[in-house]
Amino acid sequence: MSEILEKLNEAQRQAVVATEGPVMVIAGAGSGKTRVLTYRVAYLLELGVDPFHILALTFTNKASREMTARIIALVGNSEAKNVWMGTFHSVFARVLRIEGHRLGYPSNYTIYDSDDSKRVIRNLIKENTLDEKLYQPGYVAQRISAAKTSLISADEYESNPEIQEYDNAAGKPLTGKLYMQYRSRLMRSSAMDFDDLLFNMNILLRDFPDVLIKYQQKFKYILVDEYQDTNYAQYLIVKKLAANNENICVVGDDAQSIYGFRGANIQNILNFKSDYPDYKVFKLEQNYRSTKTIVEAANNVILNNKNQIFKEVWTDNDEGSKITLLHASTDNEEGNLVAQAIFEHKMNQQLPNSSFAILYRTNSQSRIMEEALRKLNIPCRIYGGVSFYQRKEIKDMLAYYRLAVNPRDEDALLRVINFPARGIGKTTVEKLIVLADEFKKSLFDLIESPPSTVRFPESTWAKVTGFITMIKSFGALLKTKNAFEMAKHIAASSGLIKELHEDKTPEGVSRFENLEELFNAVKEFTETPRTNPETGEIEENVVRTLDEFLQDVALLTDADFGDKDDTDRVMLMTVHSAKGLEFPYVFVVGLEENLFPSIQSLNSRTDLEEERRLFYVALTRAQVKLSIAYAENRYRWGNLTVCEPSRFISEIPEKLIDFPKRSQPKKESFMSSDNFSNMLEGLNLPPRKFAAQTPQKSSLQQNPKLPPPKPFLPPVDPAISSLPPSEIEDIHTGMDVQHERFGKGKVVAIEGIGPNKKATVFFSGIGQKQLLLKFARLRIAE
DNA sequence: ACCGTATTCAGCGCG
DNA sequence: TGAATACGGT
Repeated sequence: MSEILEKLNEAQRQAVVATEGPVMVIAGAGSGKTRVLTYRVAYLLELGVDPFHILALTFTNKASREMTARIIALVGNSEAKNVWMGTFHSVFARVLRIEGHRLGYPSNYTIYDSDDSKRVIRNLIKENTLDEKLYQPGYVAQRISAAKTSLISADEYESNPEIQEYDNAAGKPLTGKLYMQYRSRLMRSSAMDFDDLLFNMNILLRDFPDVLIKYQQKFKYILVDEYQDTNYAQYLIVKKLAANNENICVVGDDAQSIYGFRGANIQNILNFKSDYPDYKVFKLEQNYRSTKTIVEAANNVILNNKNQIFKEVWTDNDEGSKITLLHASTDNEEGNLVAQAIFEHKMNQQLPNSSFAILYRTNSQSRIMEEALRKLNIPCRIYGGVSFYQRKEIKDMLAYYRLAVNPRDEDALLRVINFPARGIGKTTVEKLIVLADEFKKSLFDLIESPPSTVRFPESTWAKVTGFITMIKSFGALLKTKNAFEMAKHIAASSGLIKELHEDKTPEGVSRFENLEELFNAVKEFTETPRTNPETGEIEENVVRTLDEFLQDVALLTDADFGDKDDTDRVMLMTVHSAKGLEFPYVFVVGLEENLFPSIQSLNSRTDLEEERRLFYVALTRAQVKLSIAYAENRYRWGNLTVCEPSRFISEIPEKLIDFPKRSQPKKESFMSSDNFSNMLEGLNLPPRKFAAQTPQKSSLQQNPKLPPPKPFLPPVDPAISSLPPSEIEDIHTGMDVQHERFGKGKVVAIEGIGPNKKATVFFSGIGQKQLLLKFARLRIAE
């Protein structure tokens, strides 16, 4: 019927055309999951289904954008744009803007991110004069979040004896009280946190039958991506929305469920058949991503898990090369081995940096990898870390925006009432908070219309009301100016720009630049046409205002922002953030017991299985070549700890692994490492710098002409370079040189010194190449 | 109000 | 180890 279907394999096609009734698609890694989802939407549209009746839910903005783009490519812009496609949070935030009044929220309610929530909780803990060491904001936040995710309200939490007992046993009997206070504080601020978006959506569907019916009729076809990652609140929303039509299609891979720790429930996918007895299941088992070696390794690893849906992932791709195991004596050496391996692959095969990814279990491992790459002048980009929107200067600026839109937002008010400093001190703020509690008013309402008993010193009161007046003036301009004009106005009137501009320290300059970035984002938003929240339709020529910007921004993360840096870099990220991505060359590092698997996972089978799925995710990111690495010694929390190789390594069949050759006595392996480990071993060996100057040859070498891999050779191995260090010094601009692969060339330029000495060489017929001399094996031509 | 020092934390983190 | 925040002194 349709040309759409021609580009699918049999299993994919079946999953796409089964449009009616409950469908579960079990999609192995690299099996074309997104393809099925996008083609299914396109197919529905082709069948004549109204795009407004299709709801497609994803977990990340990125996934949602990607799907939108692909559907547009298939069916064109006008149809695709009208599909309700987005993350759980963004879609239900939209619904709550429309329906939230039933629960007492205005349509301009503010969304608190997890930092905002924690700030509120921290303040509450202080106000209650509780011991901050016992009641850690993070802990309390997590308890509240877990409760909301399980749809337990503050009242239910407080009155539930089992929960009370649990908190008593934990020595934190007042957690429930904090939950109650937190709830009223947010309510008073007209704010919802991320969990509230899902919680309140559930309440709407539970308590307001007309709302339930309205959205059941609206969303006739529902698709859910990454179903294995849904938590209870998300699961229940989907179930309720789908209850009438049961045209629900969930796609996922139980083997890639790695978010149990934040409430994702793998049982949701395992229980699909009991929820929808007449369901159809389709398994996508052909992997299009990786070599046979990689697929086989991953299959064998995941086989060790008990709790899973049976499937057999296979591939038609080549056998590929074996998995390289890099064995280092220390974490620093691990970094060096990986960096060298990347360097050699790059040089031998002229690959871009972006074909490499280094994946680790914890963010703290990124620094060593970054340093090792820097030593070899390999540019890299670290994902994660402090997100753009979490930076203080951005949060401060956004707090002014938030106040303009919703002056009752107390978190925002407390953040900037005295920043830049305007003489409103701690004492004043504390008094105001006490009064706000007493009169059950938001801080803003209290200051705007104070009860007659409230008395403040004249000058103090002038400052406070001055601030409030400024906020009100922002609010008054909101609907007349566009977002960008408004942003500029607020930045100037609040004094924030001046404050930062005067700070000439490097940090200050960087903060200022971040604000410029924010303005760019606002400008871009201002120039993007509006989507009607009720219908999803695109409305041209409508002024975009700052309150709309804020609604968008609350649900964005840095992953949605700094993507402008598309320069060619090696990617460094945690395994978690690598999910859904693929790279030709992947290095999974830190494969040690207590690190990967993490020490916290060793107590329960469930946690260990999740950890194994995480390893499975790591392995299946690789397309061409996989390398895994571990170190014998590693700094953790400031001390050197001795590590054992991860059990996961032994779960990969030996025949798939290229083991490090141990032709040298073991102590030789310390020769290249950093000085600390040398001291440990009581060896008097060259200092740290030396490792960088004379890198070892890693076992990743692919050139068949070279001798077999010898990862632990002493530093000056003739196989590394035909050029001893002194000879490197002899290479100068203008010289004719000979390269093993590129032939004769002329040195155009020299830069860097010592180990990082680089030559730009022009090879006739090939062009200009940058070569790091210690690797390039250049000979001076006659 | 502000700065420098002390202390604390370190598992992964979508929205 | 290192960064981010809290505190205490001026």
